[in-house]
Amino acid sequence: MLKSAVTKPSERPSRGPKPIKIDPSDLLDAAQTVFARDGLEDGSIRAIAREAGCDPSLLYYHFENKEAIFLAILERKFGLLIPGLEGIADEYTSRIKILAPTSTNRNGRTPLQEALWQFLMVFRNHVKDDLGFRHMIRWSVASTKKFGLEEIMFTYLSPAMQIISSTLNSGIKTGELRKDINLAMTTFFFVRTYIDVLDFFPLFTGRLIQMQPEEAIDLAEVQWFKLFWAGISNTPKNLGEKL
Amino acid sequence: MLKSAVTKPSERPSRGPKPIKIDPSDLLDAAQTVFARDGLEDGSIRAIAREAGCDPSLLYYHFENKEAIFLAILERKFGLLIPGLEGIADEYTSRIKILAPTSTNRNGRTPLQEALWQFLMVFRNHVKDDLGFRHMIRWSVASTKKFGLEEIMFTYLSPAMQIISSTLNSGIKTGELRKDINLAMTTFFFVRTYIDVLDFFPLFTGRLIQMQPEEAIDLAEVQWFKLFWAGISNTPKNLGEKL
DNA sequence: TGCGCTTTTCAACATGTGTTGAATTATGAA
DNA sequence: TTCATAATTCAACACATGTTGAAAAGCGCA
Repeated sequence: MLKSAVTKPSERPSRGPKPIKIDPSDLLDAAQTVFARDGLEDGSIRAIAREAGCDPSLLYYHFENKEAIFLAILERKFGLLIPGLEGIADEYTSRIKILAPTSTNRNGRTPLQEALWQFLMVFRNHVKDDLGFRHMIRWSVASTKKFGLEEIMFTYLSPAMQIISSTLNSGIKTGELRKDINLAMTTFFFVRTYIDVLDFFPLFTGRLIQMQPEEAIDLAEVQWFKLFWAGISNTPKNLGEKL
Repeated sequence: MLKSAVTKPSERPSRGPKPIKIDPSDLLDAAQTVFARDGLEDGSIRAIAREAGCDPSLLYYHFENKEAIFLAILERKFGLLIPGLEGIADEYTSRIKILAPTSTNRNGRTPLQEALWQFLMVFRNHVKDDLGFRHMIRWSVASTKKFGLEEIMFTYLSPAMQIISSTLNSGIKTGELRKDINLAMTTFFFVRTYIDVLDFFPLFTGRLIQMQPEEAIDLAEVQWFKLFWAGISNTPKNLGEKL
């Protein structure tokens, strides 16, 4: 049997690399797009390859397996988070050296309020338009196949929470915040609740919440920050001890 | 070719129903167990059948397809939620007719505080030990295949949120709560944040949060309620208008 | 006992998946 | 030009999945 007995001479079946070399980060882009759209387990290697315009096998040339691709995306994304938070924390530290804790800026916020708000904005910019990234996290938490998530979480989220947490702590020292809040938990509430809004509100808007998703999320942002601030700040009125 | 030329006469290949009739709700139990363990998409029909001790086809006799099984579980679970919440709301209503809003019970809570705490406890009992149920929701939210979740959410969660929401509203009327909170959103924050704790804390405990999961969750429950209450109650100290 | 209906199982189909080994082409240095 | 090596593709494997049509077994009633 002749292998070359082709019936369609017009095709030029090309095997081997395309003229333009594909950068591994392009593959990650494609993977992120696909995972965003189809989820972590439905997002197939073949779909990623289609998105990147290459053969599935190429992904195995650049990455060990599917899990490695997922982790590479997480690392790339989380890596951008820390510097943003650090900048805000540094600015806060230098501010309270020269300003009274009760002084307000042109938005009417104290240095601490401003820092917390900025923290929220960092998360906002980080995850708001990246439904895919949030879905990846959510999938990973729900899935029994954790895809190495816990390690990544610890590596990247630990310093992130540390930064926010120590900012809260200096707020306690200046007397702005209540002494009885648990730093780690409060940090968790702060960030998670906001992120949760982004995914759940679209399920509710128009019906349970009679607004458009966009305006609902914008309003939720403010509502949440107000509630959170009122919740942690050192108000004279206090709850019963026996709560 | 003889079909009956079996080599193992000791087996008695039985086709047809087993002596004991299988109740469809047993199948739902099995499905819930499997979905809990393996997730919504990895939890296969075959695995459910194995768990129930029957053939996969039997599931198609009692349910239209996999999605129908998922929805049936949700309905069964959500159906138990509303009565619990209603009972609390009714008790609150009758209490404030005879008691001052500021009166406290033996736990040091006002009627409104008590009602909100009870709401949280209903959710606690509802979802705390049902990792599987929470995972099902989380999967469903993250998945592109929503499995009819939005309809179910609206049908069952809408009245649930309505109950909590109107309790908050009467708190506003008595002057206990701030007038500027958005009822739907505040309700959402209240419930979701707590549920989120249950799933995320186990990822963090022992490392980011240096506690055992159980005690961390117990503490988070109290911390969250305190923060939430302080956040919504009508304290004299107020945030800047421009926030 | 015999019959009809309900419940359960069997066997298979079509499809999609992650992954791999070998074949192929491009690239860049000698 | 030659040739080793890097980058890419092809074809296939082994397996799991949701679903279905038909066959089998049990059950209740005459």
